[in-house]
Amino acid sequence: MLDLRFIREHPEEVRNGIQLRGLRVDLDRLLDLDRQALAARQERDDTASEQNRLSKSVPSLKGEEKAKAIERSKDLGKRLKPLDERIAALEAEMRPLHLEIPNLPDPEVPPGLTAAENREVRRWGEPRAFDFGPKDHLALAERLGLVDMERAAKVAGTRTYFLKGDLVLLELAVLRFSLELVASRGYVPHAPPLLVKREAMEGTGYLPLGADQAYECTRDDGWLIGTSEVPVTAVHAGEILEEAKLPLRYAGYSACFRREAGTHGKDTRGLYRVHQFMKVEQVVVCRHDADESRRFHEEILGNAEDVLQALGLPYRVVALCAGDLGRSQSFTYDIETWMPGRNGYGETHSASRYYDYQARRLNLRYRGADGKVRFCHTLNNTVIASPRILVAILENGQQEDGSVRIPDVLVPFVGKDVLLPR
RNA sequence: GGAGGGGUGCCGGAGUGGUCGAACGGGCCGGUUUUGAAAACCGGUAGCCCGCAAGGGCUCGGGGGUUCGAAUCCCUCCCCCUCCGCCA
Repeated sequence: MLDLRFIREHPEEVRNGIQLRGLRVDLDRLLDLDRQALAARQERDDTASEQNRLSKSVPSLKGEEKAKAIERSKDLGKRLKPLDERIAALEAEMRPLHLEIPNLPDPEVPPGLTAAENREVRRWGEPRAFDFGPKDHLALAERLGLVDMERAAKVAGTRTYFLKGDLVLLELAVLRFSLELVASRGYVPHAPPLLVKREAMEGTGYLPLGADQAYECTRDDGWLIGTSEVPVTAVHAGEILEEAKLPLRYAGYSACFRREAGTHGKDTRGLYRVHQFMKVEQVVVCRHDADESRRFHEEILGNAEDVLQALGLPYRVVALCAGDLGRSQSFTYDIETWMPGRNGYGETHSASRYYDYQARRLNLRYRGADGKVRFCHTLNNTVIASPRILVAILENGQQEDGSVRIPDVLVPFVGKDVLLPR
């Protein structure tokens, strides 16, 4: 979230950010409530101050004077209660509004409201020219006996899948390869809890807005994570870290769950858009320094690009325009990987910087060398997400006979270099 | 799931109704001393909110209550530890 004080003092800047994103948020209501809360708190503090002063004098007083002081203090105490209630009510009304205020888009964010206005930053690799009619990943995988979609639907409903046989090994391989790559660069692997508390979801910005995209376990007050960014960024929530320990480079490895509400009829075929998937994620927690944030943003973007290059998959990097940006993010690069079955690029990675937006929600801070406590900056990016990456591997690696060549770097993990019909 | 014990500052650990935001020890920072270091000694060392400041308010796991006054009493929730049962 944004600093309430900042919102109070720079309302037009905040309003402008909301407008760039094409959002509607009741900023004025928040500002009005804030004014009321501020006044109420002032009155409360003054009253409490007076009461504290009296209470402290009680032990040193006697007889008549003592009785009077206690009387007067009692009166003040009675005035305190309604004030506290009023403040609590105001804060309760403010909280959701405050949490809904989106992050300020970074100045380098391209203007625009829809994905069509995202800016392509660069391309790597040449989409393969087929001298036969390429199949999509589902056709390939079914023919190779590597998936069972119908029975997954029977057992688990829509947007689910069974991976089978060598495809399971291939998934493990690509996850393992990716995790090792970032681990070798100092990202400490974390296998996190998948079911987390509301605070972790709220702290990373996936609640309250976004509740319809996450699976809630109401009986146990828990939420299934849609990304390990949630638990891994929240690891140090509420802590004051030592500056010398920063930056933290963490890698999350987990299953991820998404309801995909509102996407009916979109990407319904195959393994592209599913309710459950595996992901290796990179998370960086660094100092409160915009330049540092930008540097780490390039670093985590580069790590993902290195993974795709090692896999030999063509991709492009796009900078999301203001309207396509998530509410919590200040700047996001997506990486889209070439998928012959779509005859186009499909999103496989998303690298974002938040500045202190998440850190504020998580109360994630550090003590600087000067002794001052500041909010950290946070960033994250996909390293690899499966099965979506399998879509690209299968489709790009296919051969005319329906077999699939496995990227060289994965061969040691799979134990073979080509997936053949059984 | 049953029985018991416990959650205090960076750490250890006092504190069971009154000037306690918190003794004492350790750590850390600064200073004195020293050729330098160690030791010793002196001082400092939580966060949040309002305020230009002075200052005020809030916080001793979270929330609520009793009281003129709560770290201290009561209720409730959470977490940790030990033992028993069950299970991977």
